[in-house]
Amino acid sequence: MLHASKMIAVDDAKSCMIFKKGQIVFQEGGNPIGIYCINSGKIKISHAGTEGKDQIVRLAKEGDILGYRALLSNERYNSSAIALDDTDVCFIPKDTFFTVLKENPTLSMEILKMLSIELRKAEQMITDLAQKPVRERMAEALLFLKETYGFEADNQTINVVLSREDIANLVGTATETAIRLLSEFKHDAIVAFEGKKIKLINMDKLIHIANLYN
Amino acid sequence: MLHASKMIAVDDAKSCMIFKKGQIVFQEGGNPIGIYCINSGKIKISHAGTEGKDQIVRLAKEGDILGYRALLSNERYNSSAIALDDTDVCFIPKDTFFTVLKENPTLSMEILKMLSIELRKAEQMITDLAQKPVRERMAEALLFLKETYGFEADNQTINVVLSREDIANLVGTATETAIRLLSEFKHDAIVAFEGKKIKLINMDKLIHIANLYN
DNA sequence: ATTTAGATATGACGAATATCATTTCAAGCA
DNA sequence: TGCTTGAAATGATATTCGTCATATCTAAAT
Repeated sequence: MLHASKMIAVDDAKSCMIFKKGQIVFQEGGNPIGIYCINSGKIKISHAGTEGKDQIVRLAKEGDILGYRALLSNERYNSSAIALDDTDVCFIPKDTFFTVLKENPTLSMEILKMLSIELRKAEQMITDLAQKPVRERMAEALLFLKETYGFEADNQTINVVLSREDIANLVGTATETAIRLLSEFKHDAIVAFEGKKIKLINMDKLIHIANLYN
Repeated sequence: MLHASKMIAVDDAKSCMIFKKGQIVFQEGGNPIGIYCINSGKIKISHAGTEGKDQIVRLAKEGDILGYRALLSNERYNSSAIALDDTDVCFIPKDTFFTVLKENPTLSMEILKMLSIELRKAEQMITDLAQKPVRERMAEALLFLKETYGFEADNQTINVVLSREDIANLVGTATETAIRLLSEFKHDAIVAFEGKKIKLINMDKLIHIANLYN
């Protein structure tokens, strides 16, 4: 995606770094100093809500770019990015980013498109949160995790490790409710647990519960 | 805002039109053919959810631009735009928009910024919907309406007419619940109704209920 | 003035979901 | 091995909120 428009200036200025699982890439309220491209690994982007509870607003993977929203609007970070895995990112400083952006209409078109797509997804999430019951949203979230991170070799196990709390913060519900729903799905042979990972046993049923396409 | 970067090409190609209250500016699922700049009036942008219930994802006023998200991502409209008032918009065709966009880095920076700000707001809304009870969201929505459309000359009456259903679709709740909460606020002398309009009698209390700043 | 239709309002009720408390489990560490 | 700690699971309960039913109001049309 963005590789096509990478430029020499970027190659010179970029620097790579590793974030260990659990480490903070950037923090809500902080001043953005550049953008991050994920070479490998997984990152959750979450926004702090009431009483310390987080809401996961995005999940990023290899090839994704982070931190450009705050840079473009000239605001502080509105959300925090935390590594879900040991993650390899390359950092492009603010100045370099803006220089390349000005000289490269293709890049700016790509970012316009990325933002537009993210905005559509955000609006979909708003509608889901406002209208769908938790059960449907949980099913949708599991399918979303599969879309984002894919299956492992067995074609069933979702290739990401999230705590129950993370899953709850993605679905937008209490941790206990998330646990209960997952237990129910397990009981109904829709999912199975293998260590910290989740297997999707019956995708059709999950799609049906998610109540998509309406 | 965007006036600064208007160009001759735009002036040539643009055409103005009036939408009467209730008329559709563009419709979810349709193919975008250009963007709309609001000269005067008010427009709601809503996304259809489950069982015909809409979610208002944005409220636009004089000076705002609509319809560029779908254009930039090359998708169909994800939401519908409906005039809340008799509204005067000027239309800029797709080709003109893209031509100007390519030749004008300033414009593209402005749109990048607009999208970024909208995305931040969307993420805030996601967090609120996931975490705040309806009562807090209703208070927040009333303050938001005041921010967006301002007060009338009396410095109390919010300068927009919305049905109870619209308000419910903005807050993300059932119409009856919205009505009940508004009645409660009225009873507590926080708001008052004047015809179809809402007065904010006690902003401090409203801000307190909204539970902002946390 | 009367009728009508749609919006607003209110009540009764049940279902969905959060909260609080307690228990079980799993992983790392002494 | 047992200990410790945080995560996961489960139960009991309270609350919020949506749904359905019905009533009232308002404004337009006859």
